[in-house]
Amino acid sequence: MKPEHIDVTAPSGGHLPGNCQAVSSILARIGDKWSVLIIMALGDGSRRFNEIKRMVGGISQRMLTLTLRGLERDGLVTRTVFPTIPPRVDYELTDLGRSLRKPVETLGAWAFEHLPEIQSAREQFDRNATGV
Amino acid sequence: MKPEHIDVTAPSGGHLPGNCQAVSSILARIGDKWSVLIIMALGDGSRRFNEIKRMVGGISQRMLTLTLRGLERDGLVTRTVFPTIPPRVDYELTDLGRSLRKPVETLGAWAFEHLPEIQSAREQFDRNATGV
DNA sequence: CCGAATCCACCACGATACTG
DNA sequence: CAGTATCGTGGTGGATTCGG
Repeated sequence: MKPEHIDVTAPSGGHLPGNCQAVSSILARIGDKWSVLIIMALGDGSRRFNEIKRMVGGISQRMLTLTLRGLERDGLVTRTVFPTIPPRVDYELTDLGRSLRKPVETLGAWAFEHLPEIQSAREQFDRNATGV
Repeated sequence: MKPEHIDVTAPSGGHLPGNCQAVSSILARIGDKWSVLIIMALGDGSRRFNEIKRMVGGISQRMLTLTLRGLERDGLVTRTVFPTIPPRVDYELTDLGRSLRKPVETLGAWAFEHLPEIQSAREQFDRNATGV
């Protein structure tokens, strides 16, 4: 590793070798297909499984289960089972999960703000490409 | 509370149906394996192809090419070819690309800050899982 | 109602070899 | 040096079925 590694954290901060990788693994969770949607769906309180499913829309049962498991594993949501019949399971953001909402919203706001620029950039790029 | 669609943008903003999807497509780019690393590598000025390759480290030639293409398509980086021999290609962040650095760093800082919490949460979760 | 399990299609990605 | 082309593979995610 001769060239300096890259620091995803603030420019002023120091850098340790393993961090980049670890931070990447977290960014991978943020960037995956459903995590952010689910986190936003849980924004204002606890929700039941199928409730989340309806809110997110288009997610399969399997992926909802898997993604929720992942979020639970990372300590971002809690899973509460009510042993009733029919069963009922509530999901809720932890403090850690709630603390993630702000940076995610920041990024979401950026995406939303620059949506037109990006879309027109894509169109223009694709126009040039189709000409080939 | 009747679940509707989810708004990834700031809570105050209005919501249009297609935006969630469009914003997701942008988040997908942010969250993919290499984009963020490359953006940070281009942080302070223009870089050549192999220069980026060395900085990122572990990326294949193929993925670097593809990711750079994607970033270029989205209007985040510019690609400048010098028709010399041997050829030389410089990549540089656009204004749009540079404007993305701040929110990304915010998220990176969050990830870095909560790294220990998340890692210990993962360990604890995995301990319970292995015990089954 | 919640979720686990199975099957399967797709494509993301790496490795390698070749070109201008 | 900066790509492109091709192949192989593991993982991701949808559809479906079963179970408690």
